[in-house]
Amino acid sequence: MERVTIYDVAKLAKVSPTTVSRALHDHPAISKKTKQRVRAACEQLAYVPDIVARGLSGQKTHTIGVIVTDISDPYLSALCAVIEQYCSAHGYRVLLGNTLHDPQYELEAVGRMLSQQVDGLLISAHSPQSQARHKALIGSLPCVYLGNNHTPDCSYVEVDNDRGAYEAAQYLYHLGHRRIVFAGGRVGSRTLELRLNGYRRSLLSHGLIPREIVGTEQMAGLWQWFRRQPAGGAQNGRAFDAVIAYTDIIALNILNAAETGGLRVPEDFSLIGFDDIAFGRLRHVRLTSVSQSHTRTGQLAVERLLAQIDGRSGQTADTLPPELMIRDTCRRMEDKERS
Amino acid sequence: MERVTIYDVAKLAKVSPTTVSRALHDHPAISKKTKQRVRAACEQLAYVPDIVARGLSGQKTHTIGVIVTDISDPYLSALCAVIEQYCSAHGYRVLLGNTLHDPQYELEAVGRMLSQQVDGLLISAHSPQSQARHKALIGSLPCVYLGNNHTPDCSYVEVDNDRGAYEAAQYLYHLGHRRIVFAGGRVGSRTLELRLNGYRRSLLSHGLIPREIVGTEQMAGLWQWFRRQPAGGAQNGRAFDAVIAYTDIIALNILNAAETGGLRVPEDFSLIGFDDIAFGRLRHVRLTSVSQSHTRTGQLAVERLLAQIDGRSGQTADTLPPELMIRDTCRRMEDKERS
DNA sequence: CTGAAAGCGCTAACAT
DNA sequence: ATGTTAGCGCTTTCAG
Repeated sequence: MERVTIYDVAKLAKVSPTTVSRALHDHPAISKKTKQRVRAACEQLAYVPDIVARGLSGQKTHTIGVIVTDISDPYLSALCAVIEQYCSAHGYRVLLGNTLHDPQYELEAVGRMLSQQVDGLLISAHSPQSQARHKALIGSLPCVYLGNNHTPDCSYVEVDNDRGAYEAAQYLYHLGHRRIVFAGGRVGSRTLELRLNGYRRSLLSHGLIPREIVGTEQMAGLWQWFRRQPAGGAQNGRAFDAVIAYTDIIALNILNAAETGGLRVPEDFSLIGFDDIAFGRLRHVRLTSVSQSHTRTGQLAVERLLAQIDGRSGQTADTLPPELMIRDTCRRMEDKERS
Repeated sequence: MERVTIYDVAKLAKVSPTTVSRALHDHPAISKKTKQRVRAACEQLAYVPDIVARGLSGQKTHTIGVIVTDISDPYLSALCAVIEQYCSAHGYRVLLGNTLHDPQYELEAVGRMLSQQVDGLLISAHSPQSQARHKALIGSLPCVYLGNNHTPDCSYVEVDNDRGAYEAAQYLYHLGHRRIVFAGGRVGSRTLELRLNGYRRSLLSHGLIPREIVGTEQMAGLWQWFRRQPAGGAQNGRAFDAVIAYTDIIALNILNAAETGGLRVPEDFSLIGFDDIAFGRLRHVRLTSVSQSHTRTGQLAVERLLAQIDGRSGQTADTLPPELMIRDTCRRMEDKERS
């Protein structure tokens, strides 16, 4: 089965390749009849235009690159699904790149995308530092960053995570919690910084002392601590009565560890996560979570990117509001319980 | 910032473009010195080869297309992550296509991949029927199917789902269950057929009557039924004492619905899912599940595909064994409970 | 060991 | 309204 080219179609339709090309692109200066004839010829030969050649010749490959830290993360995979859907609705294909949270891979992924001549890039970066490293590479290629891990001077669609964390902490405060800890997150991530900021702001405004358990080592300590809990969940002297987890995944792990150690949620402590992943909604979990709507984020990011690609817009900065999804992992403290 | 081409490098290194191309490909007939010079020039100009042009000229785009029904499905996103990782380790990029379980989209996705000149395809098809529809389009392009939804005459990496379901049913039988129902699945899927087969084989071998709740309508009935359960979980007269769910997701939903309706698992009935997704391992759930190792499936599929692309092999057929991951959603029936 | 030239399939001036 | 021609950036014969 030989590759059928635009020349074959041209020959069959008795027109020039140019006409075929124009007919396929619905050029206004081509008569209805010719278009029909060309289309018929295409059908007959089962002609499929070669996007690669088209990309080399014209300037567009109709491909956009999506680089994320981990496609198997529920939030990111949901986001990718939305992105893919919108892109393909607009005639764009999606090239996927996973960085596994490695800045070096991220740099390489950007390079590969560029050499693939993508028309634009959607990147959920590891950190502002890693973003700064590939910024020059990307140059003026349309690019929209997903999330908070970017330097100020670029296009992005992010969620106000400072506010998200602030509202989570406020919510816990108003429920009567006074020993609220923040757990999880990778140092260097601006998402983490923002969440910590919001958390601190809330606590300090009430005269409370922020307590942060961040980074793998400290988290390891936390898991150990949970394991040492006596079954039955001792009420006394625990260092916290509420936890804000960096992500739902971490929240779920905390839930897991806590209950393994004999602690119950929300009886022994309240718990809030981030991302509002699908599994948090299950009745076993009913995890209260700060949502960063992947639907709106994905849709808006694609919209902004395509606008840039089409030259319809320049740099854009969108900060979406977070939404606290209240479920069952937080409870109101009795007055007498307060310390 | 102008696009730097192989000619620019050639000029700087004072050699011909041909030599640059050869040096970059580590052609044996190029002297060490020239290679060094060329590499230096590349560095200096920050030259990035244009894969698109390379694809047009040579025959390879170093891109493989991955088409799945739903990237946000935990099993598939985990599988994609593995695939992406292996591909990029071998210098291949991954083009992603989501079909949202629509055979028409699937057909279009295949067409788009072809026009993108992918070197090979990895497809998790909707059904053998949909696969048959795009078979001709793909022609002799290297392609490996993921899962069971393919016709016999093609390359694939699948899991023995007949055996998986059989073993699940056997396990329940040996635990003392006699009213085992199978729930969930889309009619037309061969994965479903295989699972049903295994399930039936086990039940019939024990003289039990298979009971299958399949398709959206019947499932809707099931959800309603759960909703009507009196809280407290009536023990008497329930039509089943164990459920094999088509996927973990469905199992989780069943768990959800059941407990909402006042039934407990495994006290009121045992439950087994398929796919062994990460969330099933959480302590709240501890879902017993038939695993189709995404790691091995993904790795093997990429291996087989690359072998085909490199002409190292022809059609391959791999059927991996399933593995029953025993957790906490099944219990042994007391003798007196048996009906 | 290295270079010149032809083309991969398509599009976009520039004709007509 | 349609055709001619010249590339896009790279690889690959075929000649040195």
